[in-house]
Amino acid sequence: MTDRTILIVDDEEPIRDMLRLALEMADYTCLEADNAQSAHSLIIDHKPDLILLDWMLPGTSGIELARRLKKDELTASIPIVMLTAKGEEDNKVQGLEAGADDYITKPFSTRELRARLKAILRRTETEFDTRPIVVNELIFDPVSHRVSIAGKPISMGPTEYRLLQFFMTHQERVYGRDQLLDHVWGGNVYVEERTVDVHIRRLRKALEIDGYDALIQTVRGSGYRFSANIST
Amino acid sequence: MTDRTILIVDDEEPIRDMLRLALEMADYTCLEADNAQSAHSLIIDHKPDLILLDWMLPGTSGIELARRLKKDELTASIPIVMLTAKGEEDNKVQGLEAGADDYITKPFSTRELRARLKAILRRTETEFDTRPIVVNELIFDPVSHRVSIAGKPISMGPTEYRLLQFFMTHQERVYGRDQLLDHVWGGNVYVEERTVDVHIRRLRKALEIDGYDALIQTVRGSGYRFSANIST
DNA sequence: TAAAAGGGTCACAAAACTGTTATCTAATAC
DNA sequence: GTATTAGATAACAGTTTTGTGACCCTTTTA
Repeated sequence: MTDRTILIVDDEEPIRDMLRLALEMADYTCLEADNAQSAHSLIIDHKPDLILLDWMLPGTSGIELARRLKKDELTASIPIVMLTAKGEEDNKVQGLEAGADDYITKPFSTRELRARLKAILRRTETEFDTRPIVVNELIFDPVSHRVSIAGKPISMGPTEYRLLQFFMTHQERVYGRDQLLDHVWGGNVYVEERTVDVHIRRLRKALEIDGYDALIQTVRGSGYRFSANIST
Repeated sequence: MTDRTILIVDDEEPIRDMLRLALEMADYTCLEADNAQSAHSLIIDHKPDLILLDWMLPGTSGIELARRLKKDELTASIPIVMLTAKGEEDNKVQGLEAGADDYITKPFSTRELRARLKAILRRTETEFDTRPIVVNELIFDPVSHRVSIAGKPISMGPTEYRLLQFFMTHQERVYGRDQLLDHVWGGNVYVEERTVDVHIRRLRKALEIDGYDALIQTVRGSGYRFSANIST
């Protein structure tokens, strides 16, 4: 799942609803704010992957918010897409100057919206999801979507792949079954906790070569942990 | 000639006609747009080899369009030649900053135009579209537009050819069906995602000799990958 | 203008993946 | 040492995803 979070900032509820609908159809997670204030808190709290920002906002204008976000190191890297009404051509320039990464003119098709967002997210994702993670001879490469041990490709199911990805990006830390379900399966899915055991088992089986299954450790009573420190 | 496609973006029809005439004489295929909007769609759809862009456009300015194109990975590599009127020297700088590869000052002779375009196309094509790509015994040769395995010519349809070209120029990387549609079919085409499967199938069938179909790998849940690294 | 080639969809088949449950095993408590 | 509890495993039945052949319509070629 893409599992990207997008913050929609617009003061008109119908528009927010429309956007949310279009985005959720495309498997994005949405946050909403109807003013710059709450937008800002949401951004700090949730660190969305992208902000869809209406130019016209009551109170602090969208441009103002954009400028502030781009100044703050913590938020500067979040791409901002401005929504402008047709005919407000001047605003585009101001918007881009304020640090917006792109703009979309209303009205727009959801197809265009999605294409635009995808392009931007792809562009900004570099270095983030893109670099292979290496533990000794075990290589997890998100780009080719491949896991290998000592150069030999390992095959596993999608869930095991995501599970391993989560573990490798969160090493040396115990996670309960419930947490794993949240992170790997995605929130609000009704799945039996024992199911995690089974996927852990499948993942271990896939990593069995050269004993790499030992990286997935059981912490009795608490959950599982990925650790390069193999306690014999 | 090599059948290059050039997109002419200018709001004045007489100028477009003039350009088209000059270019068609030189065996280029031409597309035309009189505004940035339709230019953008044409670019997405047809992926021209070069864009002749007038600086002065109603609505989104040429520079704006250039900037957007250079930002998007899909279009960033298409060279842009800006058309500027004499005396607008300042614009040249802006144009080049926005990502234009060259500019031509009106008025210009068709001779100059052609020379300029040829130079740019040659520059951008070298080592890019021209050299054969080799994977073991599989040879993809763009110049002769031919694919062969162990010396034996392979025949396939145009779509399969483009698909293979894309894969061979982007090895070791997963692409979703949607991305393949974007890159190989060209954006804004309304085609069923599953259609990709069928063409993958046809491509594999064409590569079946000596097991080269194994290079096209299925990544369940994600898409397809071209990889010389075959997991047995 | 007819024939051939190519391209997109669909429907059905084949595979792969998932979640659950029942059973077995190992650690911990008493 | 035995009871108890948590985790490991295997089998299985339902789903989802992909593979494939056939069909029909459009474009190109002869």
